[in-house]
Amino acid sequence: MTTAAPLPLRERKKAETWGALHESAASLALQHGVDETTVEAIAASAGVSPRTFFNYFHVKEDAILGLREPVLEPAQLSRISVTADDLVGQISRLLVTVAWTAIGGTDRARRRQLIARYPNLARRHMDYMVKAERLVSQGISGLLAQDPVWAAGAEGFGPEEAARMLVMIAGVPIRFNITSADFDPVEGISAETLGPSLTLLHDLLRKIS
Amino acid sequence: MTTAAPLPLRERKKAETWGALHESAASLALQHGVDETTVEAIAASAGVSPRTFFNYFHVKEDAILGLREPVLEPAQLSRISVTADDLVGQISRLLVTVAWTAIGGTDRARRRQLIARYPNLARRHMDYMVKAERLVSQGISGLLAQDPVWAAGAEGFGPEEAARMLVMIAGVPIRFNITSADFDPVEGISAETLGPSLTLLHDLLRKIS
DNA sequence: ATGCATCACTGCAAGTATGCATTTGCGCAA
DNA sequence: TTGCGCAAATGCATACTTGCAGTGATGCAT
Repeated sequence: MTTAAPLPLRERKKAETWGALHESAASLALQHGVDETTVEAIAASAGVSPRTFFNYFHVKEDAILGLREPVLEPAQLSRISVTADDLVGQISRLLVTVAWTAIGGTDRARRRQLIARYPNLARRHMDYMVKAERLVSQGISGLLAQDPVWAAGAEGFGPEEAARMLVMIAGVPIRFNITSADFDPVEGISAETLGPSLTLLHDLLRKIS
Repeated sequence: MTTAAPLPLRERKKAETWGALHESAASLALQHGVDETTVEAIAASAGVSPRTFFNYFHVKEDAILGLREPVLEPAQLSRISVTADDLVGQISRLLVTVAWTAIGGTDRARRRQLIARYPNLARRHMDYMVKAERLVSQGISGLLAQDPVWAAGAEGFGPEEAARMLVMIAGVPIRFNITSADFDPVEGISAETLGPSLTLLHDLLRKIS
């Protein structure tokens, strides 16, 4: 949370603009409502042109919540062991961290208020899950290809296919949590909340196979 | 395929307008390209106002492909047996039929050309899968609640939760197919193409559990 | 310090999409 | 057949979103 390295001026101004837009968007949305807050007003409040707004955020809702594009760090990927027996659990946890790097804003209380008042804002989480799954699929695919057990693959399926489906399976408990009525979009998904879903997944898999 | 009952004039005109819009959209998109075909042009060609276009289609792409909103018929749901041992397979097939009722247009060859030339059009299939999953989840939830074995549920999870996760699991092979490089968006998913994915799913589940 | 390449920002234009109020035309019953 | 209720269609206003071209500030090498 401390300003670690003195970023180059260009980077710093970019971060400032991002922050100003997010701050303006969240603040205005809380004061006047989401639908009443126009991109034009947000941009004006942040001191940039409306066109610039869309250079920072795809959609208005992302600015209000302070969402960034998911990114998969190589370091995160390297912590995966494809030979461990809880591979699905590992991938689930990785998916969570990737999808939740998306959250950039700092003011949790305000985000909570906003989502409580405008539940539609939370819908964007599913989009980020889709993006996270795509990123992680590619990463896991590379890992499996390097592993002798997985590289061979089964009948007609290679590591790419196995990775894609593994990640989809691992995504199920997360999607399950996201769509739960009592899902907390602000806190996201922790080991605590993911655990029961993974258990249910395994219970069902045993029951149906 | 025969014009069964002489629909009331109102219904018939509605169907005609739908057809005219779809026909215009597909035809114009094929001639001049998707991006070059504006909603205004489609509406003009169909003889309605641009505003009316959006009373029939959420997005331009749906009009071009002739996509309708997914619907779950009670009859389809009643064919599900929650006690059979291939419940996941049953749900997968149901999901396919629900998501693919979305396809309404008739000219398969033209749709094939369009999707081949503009692959982005096929992206909408995932959206329809999400809607189909939501519909089917509700339906399966009702079925499970009536079944003594499922109604009890596991630790802390009721039939609603079980249904939601079962449907997500059943959706995995379909999502897998949709995201495959050689997926054919026009033919959709048949028993032939779904089978191998279900097999891979079961193989992986065995390997990881 | 100078010059150059890059990147952020901007204005403009076009197109997509939605809400609201109004009009038009079908369906139905007196 | 006349009139009423309702659904479809429309016009209008507004907002979201993207592409493109141009401008200016930043970063960097000389």
